[in-house]
Amino acid sequence: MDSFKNTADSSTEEKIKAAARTVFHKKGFAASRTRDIAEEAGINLALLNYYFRSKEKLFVLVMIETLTEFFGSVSVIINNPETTFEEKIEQFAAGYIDLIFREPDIPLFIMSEIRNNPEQLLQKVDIRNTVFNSVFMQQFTEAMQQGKIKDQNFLHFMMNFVGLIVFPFIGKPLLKAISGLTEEQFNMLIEERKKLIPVWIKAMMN
Amino acid sequence: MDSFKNTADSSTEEKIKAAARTVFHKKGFAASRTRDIAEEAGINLALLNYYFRSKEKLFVLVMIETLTEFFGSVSVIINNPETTFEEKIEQFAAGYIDLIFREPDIPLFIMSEIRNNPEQLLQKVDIRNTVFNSVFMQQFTEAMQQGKIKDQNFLHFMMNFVGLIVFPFIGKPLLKAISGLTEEQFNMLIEERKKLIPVWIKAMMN
DNA sequence: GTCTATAACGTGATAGAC
DNA sequence: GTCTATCACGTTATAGAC
Repeated sequence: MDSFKNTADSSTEEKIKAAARTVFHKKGFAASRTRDIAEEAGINLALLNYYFRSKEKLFVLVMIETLTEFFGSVSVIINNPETTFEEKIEQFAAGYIDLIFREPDIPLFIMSEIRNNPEQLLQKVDIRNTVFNSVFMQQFTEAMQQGKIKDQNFLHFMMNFVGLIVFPFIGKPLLKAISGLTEEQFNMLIEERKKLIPVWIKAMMN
Repeated sequence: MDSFKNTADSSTEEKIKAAARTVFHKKGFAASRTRDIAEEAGINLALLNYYFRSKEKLFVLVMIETLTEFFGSVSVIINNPETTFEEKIEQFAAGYIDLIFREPDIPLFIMSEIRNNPEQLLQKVDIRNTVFNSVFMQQFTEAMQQGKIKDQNFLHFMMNFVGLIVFPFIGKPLLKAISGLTEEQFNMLIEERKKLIPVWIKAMMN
């Protein structure tokens, strides 16, 4: 059993996968070249195919990991039975903004690639039950029945909520061009939104 | 002066440009092939290069037209001196949703391509002055000074407003996968938002 | 496992006949 | 102006030495 020689993290395989993440996230599948990924990983092009067989197989792997990470981290917050509806709103907003801060290319990446290949990519990760049947949705329904928030469609609510969080990252290049904001100013603006979004969302619900 | 033989609309040149719009909007620059565009236009590949010299030149042309159309139509609403701030909010929401309804691929297309090439693409269309120095922004500032709305950052306001309008179209593939919505149900939801977004936005401002 | 060299293929672009 | 045929090139993928 000499199976610990190339286990996980710093192995060549992981180096390539990490490089692929970076490149795919930034440029999308079609515009990414395997040469770029190999270079980013500091290895030879042939090695990439040795480990992953093809560009597409590598891409699907990255996509699954990205989706799992992205929706998995929500799932924890959204299905915590210990926190109230309002606490979830605050944790969701702050947690998600932090997550996207670390990898700001993810939202646009996911949206673009899913558009090109909806069924094939989404059936690999069960997103549906992460959101529906969540504790969060139950608490939303309860709050409505108890008259704590006004009658409204959960889908509208989620679109608004996620949109407020994610849209600035998707529109960032445009926003910077229009406003002349520096990177730091943009980051400060986003940081402010952690506190502001819960306030706005509550205002919209009443 | 026999200059009216191939003027504008139904000429071959226009057919190619229209096809290029469709294909580029749907797949982006990198994933679009000139062969696809030629086929969509019902002409031969060689003709595309005869009229437009290269894929990139054709793309830039399409991009400029798209940006001009997209931001030009806002400009009219946003700079109308005859309407109030509240009227502009309603017209902006309804008008923009109608526009995107007709060409739902545009938002994601613009965001993706601008990310890949911010400076080069944006300097061709002066978006900045469309939004800043607009009558809309002046009215926003006035309303704030008069205490009609609470103190807040215009950029936050615009991100929220545009996000509420545009995000559902960007997130559409994901939303449909998560919710199981049909195309018609999705359209109905969006139609509702024409009325709802102004209500929400006003609630957020107070 | 890792490399160099090269094959196989797809795509943008052009030559030249009509 | 429009087509067919073909070139030229970049990119993915593999063969084979080490």
